[in-house]
Amino acid sequence: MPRPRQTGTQGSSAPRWAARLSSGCGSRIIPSSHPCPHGPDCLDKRQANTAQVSERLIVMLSTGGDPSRAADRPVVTRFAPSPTGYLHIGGARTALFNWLYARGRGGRFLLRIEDTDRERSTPEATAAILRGLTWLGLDWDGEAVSQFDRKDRHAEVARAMLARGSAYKCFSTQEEIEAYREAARAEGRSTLFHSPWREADPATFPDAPYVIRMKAPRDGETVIQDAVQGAVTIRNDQLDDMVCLRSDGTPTYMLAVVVDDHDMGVTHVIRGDDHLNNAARQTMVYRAMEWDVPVWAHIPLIHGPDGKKLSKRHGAVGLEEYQAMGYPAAGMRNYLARLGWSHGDDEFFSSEQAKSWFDLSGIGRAPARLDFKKLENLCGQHIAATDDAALLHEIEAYLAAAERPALSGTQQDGLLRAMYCLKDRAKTFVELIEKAHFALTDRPVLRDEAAQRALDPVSRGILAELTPQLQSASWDRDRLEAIIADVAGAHGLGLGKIAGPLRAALAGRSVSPSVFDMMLVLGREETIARLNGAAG
RNA sequence: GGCCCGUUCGUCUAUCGGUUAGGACACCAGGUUUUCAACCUGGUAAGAGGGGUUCGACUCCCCUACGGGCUGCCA
Repeated sequence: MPRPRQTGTQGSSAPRWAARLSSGCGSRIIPSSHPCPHGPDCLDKRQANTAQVSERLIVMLSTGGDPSRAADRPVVTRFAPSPTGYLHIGGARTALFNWLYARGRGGRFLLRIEDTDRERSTPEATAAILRGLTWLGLDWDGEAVSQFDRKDRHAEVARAMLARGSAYKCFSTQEEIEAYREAARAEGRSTLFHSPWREADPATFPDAPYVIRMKAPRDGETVIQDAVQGAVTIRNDQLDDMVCLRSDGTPTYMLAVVVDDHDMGVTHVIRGDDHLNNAARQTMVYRAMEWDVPVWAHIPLIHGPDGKKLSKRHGAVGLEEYQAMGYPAAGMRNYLARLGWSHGDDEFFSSEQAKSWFDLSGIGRAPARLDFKKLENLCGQHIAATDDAALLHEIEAYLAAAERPALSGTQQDGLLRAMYCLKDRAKTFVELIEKAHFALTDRPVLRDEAAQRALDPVSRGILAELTPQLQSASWDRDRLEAIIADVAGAHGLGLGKIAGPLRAALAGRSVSPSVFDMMLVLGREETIARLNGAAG
């Protein structure tokens, strides 16, 4: 049956359902763009920012219920974590994919906090998620939407479904349902709950709390056209009448997701494949409301190095831990993007490249394992490719995240001067700081055991010989190399024999940049002072 | 239990019926070398198993095994 429909570029007349649902603030667009006349509880109380954007969203809202339409509209993706803990590394990758897809197509990337579970949601977790995304460099459009704030709109849709006959009131208590499942299990039957209230006469309704359940079709099948998994068919008799509105009037995830994705104009739902089955039931809500079904893309989960589901025993699962371990955000983005997605043989790439290359068709179907070695390798390449000033900023953020002491002004200067010989040899900021020690420390240079050993009496003697020659030498690399080679040669030694003690004197440890680079960075005065300090 | 998804070198992956199955990380050997790192050269290493379809299958279909997910008034 043909339905009147607006295209993305025209007008103002809302479709039938929009008119029906326009009684509450929920029918407005979410992303905080409107001043809302509906009072303090309305989500849209936030300040308007880009009126232009909301215009566009309104237009998008006015398309009809044809599943194919979503793909034709300007891309809108979202990341919708539940704030029950830190930002999981797998969630971070999901966010990244959504971000990449939207940003690569001039679309919008939205953020929604799925906090309808009041027991488990915490503001701390929300803050941690926002921090994590910010660190990763995934900027979202508009303000983060609180799903809980939209509960009135969810309830409104549930009532609309009731009015349409696609949902019903169910008075079964949780005890009754549990007993039903218990019995079903015992008899080996399906535990899917079949509510006795599905076709009940309203005259028989008790005066008791009820939930609103979806009246899901029992025959036929629901096909999910998934951009990653292909066509996935699920028999409708495998699905039960899911609860949309709890007995306390709050929405369930299954309803809220659909309502919010629809209202936010989400065109592409890219999420973990643990939601693949859910997509079928969610499709039923879209159909019931005659809304556009978004393009689905269910991506495989990330597993630990042992191939098992990622959990705390694998070590770092929270994104912020990676920052504290000294991985640069650019390397993290590169690695995460490459995990489960590919663009031919490209391994090392910038976020700009990733944005232009990213496509749903490049996403793999098998779960991927975390490989820290590869992460490190990529991070090393990104550190080497980042300019010095940007690195300094990132390092300072790393120090704060790792709860390590901040850099003093002189340390910042020293680090910047030494950066050229540091950035090519560090895979993480931990390594970089370790190697930068010579430029960050003051005299007297504290020496570790290995350095102590390198400075035996003979070596100290040679260093003492070296000092006077350095006094008058022109301070460039070639000259320095020549002088040191001469001194070593005079003792019948190779450069290696003298570089050890020199390194110990200058850096106090055995891991550092080349001795010549250190001398160049430190300058004549400081170099000689450190040599004297080691000789004495 | 039922349903859904997956399975190419140790790891991430390329391949989209015809390739000596390619690349990257890791690993091994050699080179360079003042430590660490980087770098150069070379090497080991893969289509889970079994049936089909086809002139031809890693690629399409079925079965099995293994892994994962869903099966909540969690998300």
